[in-house]
Amino acid sequence: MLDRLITKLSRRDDLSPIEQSALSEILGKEQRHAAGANLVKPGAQPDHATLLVSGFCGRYGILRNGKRVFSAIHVAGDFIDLFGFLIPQLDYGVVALTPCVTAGAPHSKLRSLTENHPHLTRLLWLDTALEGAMHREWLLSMGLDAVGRLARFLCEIAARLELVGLTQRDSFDLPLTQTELSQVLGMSAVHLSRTLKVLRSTGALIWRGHTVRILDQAQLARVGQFDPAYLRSYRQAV
Amino acid sequence: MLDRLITKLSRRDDLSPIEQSALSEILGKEQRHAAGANLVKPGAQPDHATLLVSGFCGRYGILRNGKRVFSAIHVAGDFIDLFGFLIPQLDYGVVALTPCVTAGAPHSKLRSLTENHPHLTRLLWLDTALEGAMHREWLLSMGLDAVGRLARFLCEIAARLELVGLTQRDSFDLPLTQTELSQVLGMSAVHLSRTLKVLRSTGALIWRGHTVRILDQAQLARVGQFDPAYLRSYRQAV
DNA sequence: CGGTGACTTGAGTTAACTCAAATACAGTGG
DNA sequence: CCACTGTATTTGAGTTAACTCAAGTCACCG
Repeated sequence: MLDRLITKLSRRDDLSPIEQSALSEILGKEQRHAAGANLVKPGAQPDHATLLVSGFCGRYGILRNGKRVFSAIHVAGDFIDLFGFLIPQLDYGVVALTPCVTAGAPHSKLRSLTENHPHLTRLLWLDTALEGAMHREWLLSMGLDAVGRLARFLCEIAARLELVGLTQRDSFDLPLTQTELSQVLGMSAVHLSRTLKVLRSTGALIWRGHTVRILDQAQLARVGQFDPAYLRSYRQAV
Repeated sequence: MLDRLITKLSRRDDLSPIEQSALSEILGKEQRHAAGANLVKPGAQPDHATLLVSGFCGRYGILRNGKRVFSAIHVAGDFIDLFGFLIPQLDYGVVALTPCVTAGAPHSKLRSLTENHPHLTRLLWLDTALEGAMHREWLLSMGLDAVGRLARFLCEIAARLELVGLTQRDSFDLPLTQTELSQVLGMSAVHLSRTLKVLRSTGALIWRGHTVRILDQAQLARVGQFDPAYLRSYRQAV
């Protein structure tokens, strides 16, 4: 249940056995959700944080015209509302994009974890900080054209899946519909379809069903102006 | 020096005298910077966090074509790189948009603060979380048209200035050039000028020199679909 | 094998862009 | 106090990337 999270955190800094067990102790039973389920209702006031154990889900906001905009995509090992114990009401909703398994961590236990495990606290704070860095990269990518934005997103999600061991050599599973992806990238679904066609025609990737295969990583990174540094997938003293 | 920060944090949760003095002890001497100075060089590896004591500055990234994109605007009382002690290298630069005064807090002292002051640690973590919430709001606003984005930004900055006591009744000082503001909103400077004209013509605001006067707050909030809830400017137990 | 959702393509529209020029404005030195 | 200079803002005119609506194709599932 904790595997992906531990993998991710351990890539950043050493996790002691005590810290690992402290983490596992705060997590409750696994829960299953169908695709389309609201893991977090917009504006919810949860009493626990939620770890995504498997599946894909997306953070979103809704505009008055009904448009849905995704501000983050979560993969296994991500907390979808970690800082909820600091904020009484969340500013977004989270929807399951595939069938998902989650595990909850009561806010009360998270709070006492911050009292007793300063190093682990810093590591979790770091997670919030990296989330911010991803948001900033998304903001930055708004200055790119549609092809660049798409390339950039694919580079990021590939790097993040790699970080938790969910890639095979040059391909990975990305179970988003084009409509959903268009809401991630801030463009219409029609335009995304055309943009994807352009990127496919350059030979940079193959996308069949829900499997993406990167044929030319370097080209994709160049077009998307992607530099993985902000994901901090390396050891550091926190 | 700490006034604005204390004001802001105290609106969120009680700060004990001990915590206030712990904060003031980690801050070094004030430093002055001219407008245009790089408070944080892109990709810097600082050994201290920087509190903005007065002035305005902006976080930015640069695209390959030379375009500058702002991912945040900072006002007095904001840390511009608080989580830098968790991340060895920052993913952005910060430029002074006006003459600025800053004070530094060594990472070593911040780290020991997390060892000894769990409640204050949570309050600072909350600051990082709220920064993320602002990023998400900016992402969401990318789904609006130019008029909406501008209205939204003005509502946010007004609310944040109010939070640290930098507004007068219905007006405030906003020393950004249109070129800079266009880089915040992700549009060309020419288009921003036209957009501003539209908003002025509706009678929602007056913008002369560097002073903005909001005449119709309700209209501005409606056009920008602004809900200040995410700024969390109210008391809560952290 | 028919239906449903996902994707693609076509065609016309529009919001935002670029380049270029004109105007306003602020600060400086005479 | 005024002319001069450089920056900031505004306006004009033509271009383009991305949009919408609509129709068609594809693929999978019951």
